[in-house]
Amino acid sequence: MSKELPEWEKAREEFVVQWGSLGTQWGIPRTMAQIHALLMTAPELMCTDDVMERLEISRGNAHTNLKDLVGWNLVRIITKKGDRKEYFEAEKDVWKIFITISKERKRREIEPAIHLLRDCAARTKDEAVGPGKDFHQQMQDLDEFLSFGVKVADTVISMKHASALQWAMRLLG
Amino acid sequence: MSKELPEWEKAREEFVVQWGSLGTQWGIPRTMAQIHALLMTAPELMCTDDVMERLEISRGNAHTNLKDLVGWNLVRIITKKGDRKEYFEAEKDVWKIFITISKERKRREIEPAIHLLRDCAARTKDEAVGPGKDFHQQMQDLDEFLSFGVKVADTVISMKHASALQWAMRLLG
DNA sequence: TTCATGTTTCACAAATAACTGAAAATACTG
DNA sequence: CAGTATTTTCAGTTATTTGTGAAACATGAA
Repeated sequence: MSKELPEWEKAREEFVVQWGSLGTQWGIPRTMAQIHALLMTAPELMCTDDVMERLEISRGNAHTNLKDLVGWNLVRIITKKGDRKEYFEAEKDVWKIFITISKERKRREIEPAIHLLRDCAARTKDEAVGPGKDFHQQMQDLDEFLSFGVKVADTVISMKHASALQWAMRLLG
Repeated sequence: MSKELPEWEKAREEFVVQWGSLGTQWGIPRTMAQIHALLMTAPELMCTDDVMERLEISRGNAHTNLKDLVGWNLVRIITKKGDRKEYFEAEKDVWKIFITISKERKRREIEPAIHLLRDCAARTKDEAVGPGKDFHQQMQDLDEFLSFGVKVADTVISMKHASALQWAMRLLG
């Protein structure tokens, strides 16, 4: 019953599976990473049923994770005229993927951390000596570091791939 | 029975708890992040029992996560002479923390990914046309991007904080 | 060697996260 | 409007991760 896959499709299969487990190490749900891998290597648009079939997962699961990927701006929805199904397409340009992920992680993970640090720093700003002061200083140091990182990231994010490359080469050279 | 904590300790409490939940979003176990937060803001060395008491966790849990943090090189074990207990101390210098985490993530997360990509690229290197070729190209693009990222990271990792800062300022300026 | 102190391990329990399947909601078509 | 295709939601299940507590193991002092 199972069709014989061409060689590259076998490699793709491997890629999808493994990318999925790598994803979990990163804190990304396995299925989400798998779908992303699948779409990044898709020669054509895929619909929910294609994804379900390919990964042997339920409709609910496929749906949720596809929409999450759309929420991350890593996947877009495409509609064909005269066809009311939704099709999905992943961004394939590596630089764009990188920019997108950076933006999202900044928003979801770094900014809340900065908030927390500022709050803790503010609450202890009057500590003049000893452990209280050290704590305040530590919060401020962490805040400054992350805030500076955000600035750097914003600069990189706004760059074209070529400029970023050139800039990085200068660092390496 | 519970002692009244000084103001800065309340802020610290908040920091520990919140850093813990931020951690989970990153794929870091809550307790590990909490212990790290606790040690980063510890005025003095702490032993396993201190951590257990402070976070109200079991000995096994405290032990495992402390040792994991040591494995990440974010925490070191200190022994006092004439005292056979182990004490723990976290690196507090933000730049050093950053370097350490970068190194570890590179080793644990990026390098395995590069391996996979190379493997998939190698398996499809003879694909001359169509989807097979595109797949091969995609694997190579991803590999090149990550490999380049590793090079940049290695350079930054080997820099002193001051030089890195100066370099980044040039970018921003 | 025995006792006291501290560390490590691990089977089991609890908590959390992810997935399923089917029903409900939505949107188009004739 | 009724009929059909598709998307969305969600209560319940399953899988995975994390945490517990107690026993086993180590170490050194008396």
